Amino acid sequence: MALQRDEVVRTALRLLNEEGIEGLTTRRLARELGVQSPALYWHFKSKRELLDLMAEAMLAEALPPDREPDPEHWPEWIAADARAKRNALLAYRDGARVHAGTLPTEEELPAVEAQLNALCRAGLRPRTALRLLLTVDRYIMGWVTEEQAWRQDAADRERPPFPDDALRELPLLREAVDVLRMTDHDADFEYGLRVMIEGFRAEIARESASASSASASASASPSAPEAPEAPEAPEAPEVPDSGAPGSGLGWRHDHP
Amino acid sequence: MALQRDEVVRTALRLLNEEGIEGLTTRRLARELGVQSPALYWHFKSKRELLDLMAEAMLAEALPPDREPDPEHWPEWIAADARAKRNALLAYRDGARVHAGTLPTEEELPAVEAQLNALCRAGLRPRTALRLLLTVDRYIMGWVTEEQAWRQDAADRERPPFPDDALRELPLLREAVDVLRMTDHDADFEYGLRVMIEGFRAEIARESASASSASASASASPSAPEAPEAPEAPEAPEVPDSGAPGSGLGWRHDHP
DNA sequence: CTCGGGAACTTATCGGCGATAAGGTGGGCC
DNA sequence: GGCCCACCTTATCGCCGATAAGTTCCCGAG
Repeated sequence: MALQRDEVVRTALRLLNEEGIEGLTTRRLARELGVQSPALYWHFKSKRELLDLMAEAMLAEALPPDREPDPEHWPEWIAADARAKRNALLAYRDGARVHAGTLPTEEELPAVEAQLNALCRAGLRPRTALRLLLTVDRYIMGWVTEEQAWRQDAADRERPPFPDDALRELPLLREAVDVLRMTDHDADFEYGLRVMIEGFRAEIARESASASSASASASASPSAPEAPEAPEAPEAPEVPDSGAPGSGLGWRHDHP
Repeated sequence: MALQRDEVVRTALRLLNEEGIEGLTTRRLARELGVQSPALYWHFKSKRELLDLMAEAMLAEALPPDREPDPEHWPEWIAADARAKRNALLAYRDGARVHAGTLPTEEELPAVEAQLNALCRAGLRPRTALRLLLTVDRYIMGWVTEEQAWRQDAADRERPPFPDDALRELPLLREAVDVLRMTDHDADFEYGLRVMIEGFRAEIARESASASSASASASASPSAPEAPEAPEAPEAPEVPDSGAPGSGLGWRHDHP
């Protein structure tokens, strides 16, 4: 029996865990499969394609596609999905870096649609709902990326970072030293997640309120765009920039 | 005059913008400096050290160290700092990837202490305050990482992702298509930031309330740990896991 | 039963990478 | 005048992702 794409991906994931992303080379992977390295290019057009499939497989293990989010309990499933995704990324060394920059596949889109549906029933517009999902997703990615980098060089770090005498003049940091040194990733992640969901709650309250006041025109049926061209809604108060701090550097992006 | 570390870093940052992180090699950088590549190893012990200094320089440009956050207007400076950091990362191609996994230097710690101080005056405990700062930081990192990856392969992408016919059966996603396709990074980032700060507001309200009710014992002086061994405070309600969705996969982390 | 074709792999090789070793060179200071 | 050392060069190592071209072997059409 010849090699199967699937077997290659599974072996690659195992190798990722044993060697880290630096040690995951085509030669090493080929050796693991009892094969010469160019053989891999029969199955994948590039290493990038292999990494994409690895990322997909990582998440598929953790997020079964057949769940139906309940509009009544959106904080629960948002939190549960967030934890599941974090765990999926944590389950493999450098998992976040492998997943970073990956696009959702078309098979994952229906699950997103279902989540949007639940959030819209909870009172949000689709745009807003998707933005919230993106927000928590970015938080997870940023979190786990840093967490894994930390764990990684915590392994080969002789002295702990932020030694006590560096904090001598910094009493508040000293008091929060276990957060600074990240001694409990789980709890710290959970805290940010909870606060975030708290913000979602306020947002849903605001938006469903303004929606119900505006919905004198038409009832329900949130999936059908009713006035697609209208300047849709109250975009809510922005947090103003405190003109203060030092550089007033503006909105410029130096590269396109 | 011989080469200066500082000149190398500046040249490396320019080269980063022109070629991207893949094109930032020691040989290419050396050529740019009119020098042979091993010469760089006189100034830096490894490429990693150079990247660390680049990350530090990137942020130093954007966040002047001498700002004094105002406890009364914490949402403003949190938002302003978040925007400034995002802009700093966006100002260089792959800026987020260069910065990822970097530790704060000791020179940056006093600025964090000042922020903690302001947040504590606003009613938070140091641990909580630092956790909030970490939360928004992780959001920024995750956001800009994805944003730059997106911009990057948007450049060499022939067909746009998520073509219309992939969304035919997904009306809510179709309605939110410009968020899905990330046509306005600024606005979408700003939205998540605002919602996050909304959550911070709720958290501060809760914690300062419970603190004032508990402060019958001792007054003010929040920087002095008063009962450092006591089970410090009401950790606030967790968002429970909706036992529902598919896999009950727990807390395991497969790698140490 | 043969034989053509293609899937699946090998061998050989390319250009480039980060890094190290060892040797040169020139300017400042005793 | 001579030495030292900051700073750079040349040579080389072992590895990387990727491509080109050739080999093997099975399977189905005739």
